[in-house]
Amino acid sequence: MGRPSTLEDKRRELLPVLAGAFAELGYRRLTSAELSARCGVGENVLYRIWPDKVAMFLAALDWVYLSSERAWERLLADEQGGDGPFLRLLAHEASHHGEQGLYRIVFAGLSETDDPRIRRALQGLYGRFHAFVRRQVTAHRGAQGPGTLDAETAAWAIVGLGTVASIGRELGLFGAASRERLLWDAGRVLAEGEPARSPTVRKPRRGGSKPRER
Amino acid sequence: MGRPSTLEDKRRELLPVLAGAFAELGYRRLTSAELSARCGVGENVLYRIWPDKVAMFLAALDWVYLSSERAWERLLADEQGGDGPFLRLLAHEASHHGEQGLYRIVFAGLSETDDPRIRRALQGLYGRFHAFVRRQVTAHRGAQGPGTLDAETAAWAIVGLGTVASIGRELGLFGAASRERLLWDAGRVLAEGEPARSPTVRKPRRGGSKPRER
DNA sequence: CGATAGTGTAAGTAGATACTTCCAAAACGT
DNA sequence: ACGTTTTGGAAGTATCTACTTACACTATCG
Repeated sequence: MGRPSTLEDKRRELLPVLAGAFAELGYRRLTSAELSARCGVGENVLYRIWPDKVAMFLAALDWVYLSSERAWERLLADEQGGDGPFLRLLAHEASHHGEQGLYRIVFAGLSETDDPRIRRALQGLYGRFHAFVRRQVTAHRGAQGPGTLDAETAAWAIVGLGTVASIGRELGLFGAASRERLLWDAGRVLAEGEPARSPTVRKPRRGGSKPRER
Repeated sequence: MGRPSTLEDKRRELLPVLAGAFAELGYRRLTSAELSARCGVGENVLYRIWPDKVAMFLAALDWVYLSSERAWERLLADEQGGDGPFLRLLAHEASHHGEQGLYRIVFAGLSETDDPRIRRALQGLYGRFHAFVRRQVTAHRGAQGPGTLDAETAAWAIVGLGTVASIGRELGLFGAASRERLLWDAGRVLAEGEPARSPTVRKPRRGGSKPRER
């Protein structure tokens, strides 16, 4: 009896818009007016779907992380390129890092860590991300031999690479080539302890293992 | 003629308070009312010293970075500990990282990169920081032999270590011991390409080079 | 002293913004 | 057709906040 609700559909349809908006403007600068304009609906519609702005942010954060993770899982499942899943993943991130906007949303959240809900969400997200990277590092080592850093530490350091790559992208500190060297070369060193010297294990397109002092 | 101005003294006296306040609350959450309360002066006094809130933030950012850099320079100048300046610096950061609040202010700024003044300030800060780390890496290599990463890349990766260490501290993702391993072990690997195995080159207090899988 | 310039306090203002309310119209079931 | 529930739009509200103004008081110089 009565009109059937379509809020669930609308929520799913709006999530990518939220994620893009928060990634672009950050938490504070994205006003509810601006957000509703981007969504093409009235503000009250948003507030019917989510109780408040924090909930919208959390939904966007969750969505963008899960999207990224799904993309990585897909890459891992695709069995092509002889270098093993970890290096494939690293190579992919080296060329496509930041395109999902994940880090931009995370940075926005890091300024709001006084809100316990946002804080918990970020803790969960980093925990999951770290665990994911750690699993890849461990698996890679199983195939390539043990590394020199413990996997825990190596995984955090690799998360740090991604972070600084995003900051560099955001501020225009370095170009795509440097970002690629950063993720690929340093990622290898951290995971393996020393870069492999065998020519068979080499990143496709624009290898950057050559030291370039200036 | 007239009363002599003491604004310059007041500015110097207030800078650490500004820095602490911005580091603790971030840019948006630190209102001018709160800031003036912490400074123990009226809001108009602040606005007599700096033209607007952005200028206060930039002054704090600058101050905290210069403080950190001065602390590092002091450490480099102190010639004690036979491991060389770079490792001394790394060891120091491994145990005292984050105490200056530098990264907290930087994170606050990263959410405000739409403001061109803040953006430029952060670009300059990261450029300077990276150049500093790069110099240390290069000097260290001159003493210890070349590394496997180019110095540019290694320096960015080390900046990434500091960043993720701060995020971890902020969110409570890991404790002091893990943070120490992260900075010390991974820092060494990045700078040197592979960890030194000689027992003479070893971090004082709580060495963490032992792999610890779980 | 008296003129001048500086300081601290307290109240005020204009604009922004998260969130609400109201209401007419639309989409169902009976 | 009719009652019921949902939808979208627009206007409203209470609060917050960067920044200003007004003013009484104080220190310095001639």
